[in-house]
Amino acid sequence: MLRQTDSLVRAVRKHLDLTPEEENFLRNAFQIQSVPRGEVIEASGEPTRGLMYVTSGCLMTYYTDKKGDDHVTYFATAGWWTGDLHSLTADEPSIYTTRTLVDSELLMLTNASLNQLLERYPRFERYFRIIFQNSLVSHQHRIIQNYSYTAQERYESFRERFPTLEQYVPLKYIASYLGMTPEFLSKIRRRMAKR
Amino acid sequence: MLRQTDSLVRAVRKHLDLTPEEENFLRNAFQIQSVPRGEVIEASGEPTRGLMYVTSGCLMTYYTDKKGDDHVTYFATAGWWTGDLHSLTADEPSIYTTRTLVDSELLMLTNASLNQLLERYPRFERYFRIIFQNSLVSHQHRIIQNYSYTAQERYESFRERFPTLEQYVPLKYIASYLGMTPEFLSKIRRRMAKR
DNA sequence: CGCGACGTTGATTTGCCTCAACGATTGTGG
DNA sequence: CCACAATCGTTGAGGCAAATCAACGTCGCG
Repeated sequence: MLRQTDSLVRAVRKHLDLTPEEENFLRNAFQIQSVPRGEVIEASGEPTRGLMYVTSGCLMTYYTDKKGDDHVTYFATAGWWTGDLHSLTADEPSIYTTRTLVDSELLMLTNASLNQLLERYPRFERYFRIIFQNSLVSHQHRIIQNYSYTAQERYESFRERFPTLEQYVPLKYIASYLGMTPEFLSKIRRRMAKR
Repeated sequence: MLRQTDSLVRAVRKHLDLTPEEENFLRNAFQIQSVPRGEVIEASGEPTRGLMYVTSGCLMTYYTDKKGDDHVTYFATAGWWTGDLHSLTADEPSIYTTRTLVDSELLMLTNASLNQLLERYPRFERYFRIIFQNSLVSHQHRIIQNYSYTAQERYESFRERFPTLEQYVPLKYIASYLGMTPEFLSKIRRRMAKR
């Protein structure tokens, strides 16, 4: 029988051997959520519920600044984690909003469940250490890109890295993720199409 | 007797209780290095040796792009970790260079030692999980700042966050870290001094 | 002393933003 | 099933923040 948590268990197994007991506890630590397209999963201003593992669909999280402008910080497709680590760590209201871009399914790991999981089976520390380490690498990569790439180079790099995303993510969100206006992205696209 | 590794042990103890055996192993996992001002510790193009924990002084790591321009990505003062996680993880040559800004002392944890430490005492996974998690939060913070702040706001935020750094780090490196030219930072400073 | 690194200043340029208008597509209610 | 509104991508004109280029004063140091 196929279960929602299969994808997650496979992902964890890449870094960790699991005993049947550990696997079972892991599977039950999550709440399964089906969210239709366009819905808000977590709103800024409220405390985060926990970490989210996407099993299907696509999520987007964005930050709203003082002027009220939104800035997309992250897309999460199947197999990716997302969530507001700051809110989770500091126990403060979240500054991000997370929404679905298409119908999606995800596994919600609440803060309480996460702590319980780590306390009961400390071996999972290793899994999250690796996840965070990898995420850190890509965040560093993104920062140096923002410094040394032009807007066009950032767009080209995005297309290489996420070739499928452009098909169903509105361009204005991609522009926001890349730190430019939709208008300017449009002009880049025209320029690129002309050859 | 005071030892170089004391600062590190205290830092680890904030998140983890250590048995005498664990503490002893930890202390011996590092190589102690004293590096005079201006010296390169790790050069880009070479494989990373490992993670570095700064016990005194100040380190700077920067990335050299295709055009040959340097971009400072990180300053590390006493109590901070630094190193090229990408190179460490993927076992590829480093793309960063790390140098001392003043006479410094640091603890070098080679990749081999790190793996040995984690294998022998898996409880240290937790420590690095927390370190990486915190680092991830500040990287995310930095990315949204780059999106929504003007150059002046970034400089003001930098001064709040690292009030002491400006005293001994040349302004051109701070400008680079903030993603602007030294000339423009100079103009910002003049503007700010005029009130 | 003289050289090199650093911070500053001014003139000019430019990459990207802002604002406004306009088709094309999507979705929705009558 | 059509009319209409809303959303989205595009285009153009004009503007601004920050980069570029060049010159100059200052300081530490061999």
